[in-house]
Amino acid sequence: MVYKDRKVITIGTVSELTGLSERQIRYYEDRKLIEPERTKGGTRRYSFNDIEKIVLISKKIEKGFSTYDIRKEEKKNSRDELKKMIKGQLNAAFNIRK
Amino acid sequence: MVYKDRKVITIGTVSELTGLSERQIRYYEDRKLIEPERTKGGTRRYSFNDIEKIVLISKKIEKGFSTYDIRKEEKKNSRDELKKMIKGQLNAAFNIRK
DNA sequence: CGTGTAAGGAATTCTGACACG
DNA sequence: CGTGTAAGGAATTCTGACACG
Repeated sequence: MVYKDRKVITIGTVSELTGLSERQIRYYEDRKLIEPERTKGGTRRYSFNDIEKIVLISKKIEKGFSTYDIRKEEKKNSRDELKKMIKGQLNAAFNIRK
Repeated sequence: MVYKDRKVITIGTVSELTGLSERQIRYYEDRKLIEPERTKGGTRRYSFNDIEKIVLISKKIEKGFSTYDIRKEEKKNSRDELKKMIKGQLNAAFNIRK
């Protein structure tokens, strides 16, 4: 776990860094595209990684993609990553050369 | 400029991450040991680097050093770094081999 | 659908001061 | 000297809703 993944940034700072409104940022969470952590009090905390994701999301929306499409694509990417990982581990386990 | 140096973390999070009180953290600033940025509204924002510094400072205080000593030592280190840099640049400029 | 906004409240942070030692 | 704390106020964030299109 590196700095990039630590959830420590408040929404105001994220808004400032990305140029997006807090409304937009909260909406992406509503659509399950990002998952900030919360303090005891309920304040959202984002990581630098989240911020990069947010920027990508907003660019895709500008290009006409729906949040639903973006979510779908993200899920697909996760599945593909998983497949690749499993494949890699199998190869390692059986010492297969390509 | 990397993530480590971006001033984006509020004092509450710094307190949580370091285990120190907000009072202690603000005091170190008072003694010129750290320099957070401020939002328009005046809220302090720290970097991960600041956090590491803060931890080091608190450890030195625990060992009996005064904030004044710590400040002095820090200044000395900066001067030494500068010297080393200048020396390095001179060597580079004149192509001196050691 | 994605975003703006006004509303009311709660959490967070700020400063200056008093206290102890 | 370094830190705790209560005080009052200001900045920040939260949620749910209405609006537009």
